[in-house]
Amino acid sequence: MTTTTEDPRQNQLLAALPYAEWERLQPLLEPVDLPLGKVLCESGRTLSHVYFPTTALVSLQYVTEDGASMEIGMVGKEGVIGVSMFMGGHSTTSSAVVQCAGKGFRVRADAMLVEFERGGAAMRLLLRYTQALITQTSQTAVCNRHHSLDQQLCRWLLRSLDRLATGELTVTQDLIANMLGVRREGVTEAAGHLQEAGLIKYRRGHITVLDRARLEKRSCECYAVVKIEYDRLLPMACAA
Amino acid sequence: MTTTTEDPRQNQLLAALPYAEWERLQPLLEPVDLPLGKVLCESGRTLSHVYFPTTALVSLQYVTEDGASMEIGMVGKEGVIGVSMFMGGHSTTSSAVVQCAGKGFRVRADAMLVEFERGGAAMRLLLRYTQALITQTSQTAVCNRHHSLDQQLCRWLLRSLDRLATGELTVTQDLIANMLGVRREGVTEAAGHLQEAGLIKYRRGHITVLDRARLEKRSCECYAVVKIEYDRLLPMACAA
DNA sequence: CGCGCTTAGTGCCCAAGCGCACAAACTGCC
DNA sequence: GGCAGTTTGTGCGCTTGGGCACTAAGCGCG
Repeated sequence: MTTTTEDPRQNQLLAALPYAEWERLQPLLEPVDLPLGKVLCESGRTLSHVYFPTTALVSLQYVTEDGASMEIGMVGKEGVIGVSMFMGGHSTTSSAVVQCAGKGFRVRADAMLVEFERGGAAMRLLLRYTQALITQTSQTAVCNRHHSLDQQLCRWLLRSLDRLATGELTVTQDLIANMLGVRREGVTEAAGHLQEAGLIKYRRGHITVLDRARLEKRSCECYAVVKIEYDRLLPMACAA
Repeated sequence: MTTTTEDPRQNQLLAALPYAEWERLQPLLEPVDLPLGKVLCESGRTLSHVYFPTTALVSLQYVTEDGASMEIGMVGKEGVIGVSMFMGGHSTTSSAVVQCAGKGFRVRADAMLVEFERGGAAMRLLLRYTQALITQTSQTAVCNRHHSLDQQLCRWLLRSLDRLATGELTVTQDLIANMLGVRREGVTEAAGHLQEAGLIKYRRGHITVLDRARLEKRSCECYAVVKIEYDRLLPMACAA
């Protein structure tokens, strides 16, 4: 009864585990539904599980005291939510929120920690993934400062696309605005530019990318820099 | 002959090591001078050593294709340069550059890796430190988007102060501008405000903080958020 | 002790984005 | 098929910070 969407190996980290690690981990995997808006981990709260998305897209976001928000990382089928578990903090200042509904698997935090602390291939893989996440966050800081909203929207679309199976995103412009930490109207305008240029097409809550190549060209360097680093650190993820 | 400034234990990570780990590491420590502008690790290059600053302040910075720059992390006596060693990437997209001259110690990367892979207290400490660094970077991304230059300057001054022994910084406004990724003129203006308000005093390449409490009040939440997280993850660093 | 380089101060115009206040379109649901 | 709620489109005026072109101080070294 294992349909395609329910294969844990759709998650590239799980898929990259050597046989022994996979054997140990597999029985601990619990399939989960990840509906839009579901909060996997709240800011400052200790993780109960780590999550391996397969078809869902999860956003790591920070909300300021005055309610403004900002995405500082994005996790899809290439990664895992809950690196703070391994890093020893057990919580972070940011929250993990499902941004495109889908599926995934989870593992109890304590069980996962046991596997991590064996110090084998799983540990090394998870640490390399963590470094990739760091790169993503750093580049976001740079991008926020130096690049235009148009460029940032291109980058955001490309990143989302890389982390999903489909070529269509189910998100509102308002949601994107929250992720980028800008006004909704700004996203409307930027998306308008891209649609006029024939790079994307959108309607109420759905965005379809029509011309990926030109989207990349129009994006700032940040997209490529991070992509290259992901591919270097997690070579198996290339075969997306 | 061990003067105060040459005690490796001035570095709080080294100081926090349990006896056994310290015993093993101590003979590997090599004192180094860290003059202004020295590049400890260039973007994309494999680390040869990891560095533990004692009196120096090192900046992790990214330079864009068109030459703009941006600090994505700051390391002083509380930390170490070279976490990508432990994370398995061995290099990062950012560079490490000395920003306030001082001293420190270094350890050959391969030797340090051996200690890390023992999987003991040193590993756990370094991973917790890495999480603290991630928090710093994330918050920088948020801050870049949402807070004013004045606030960011306050935050930057406070962060620097925390990582140095002295209450005076030896930096030019131009340098600060590079770190914050803004125009030098903007820093001149912001610093002018702070000086008028009596919070700081500066002259050609030197900034003295006069009223730390009010500086904190004038800074955005980002400073406190990160500080609290550092203290949580690295409790020994409290006694700065 | 003064020349020259570095560092800081100022002014002016410009563009990107924000805040706000609506209007218009779409979707779902009764 | 029409009503309500959500989503997107638009048009202001305003603020922050960027680009640029200079001037004015400090400091350091010969």
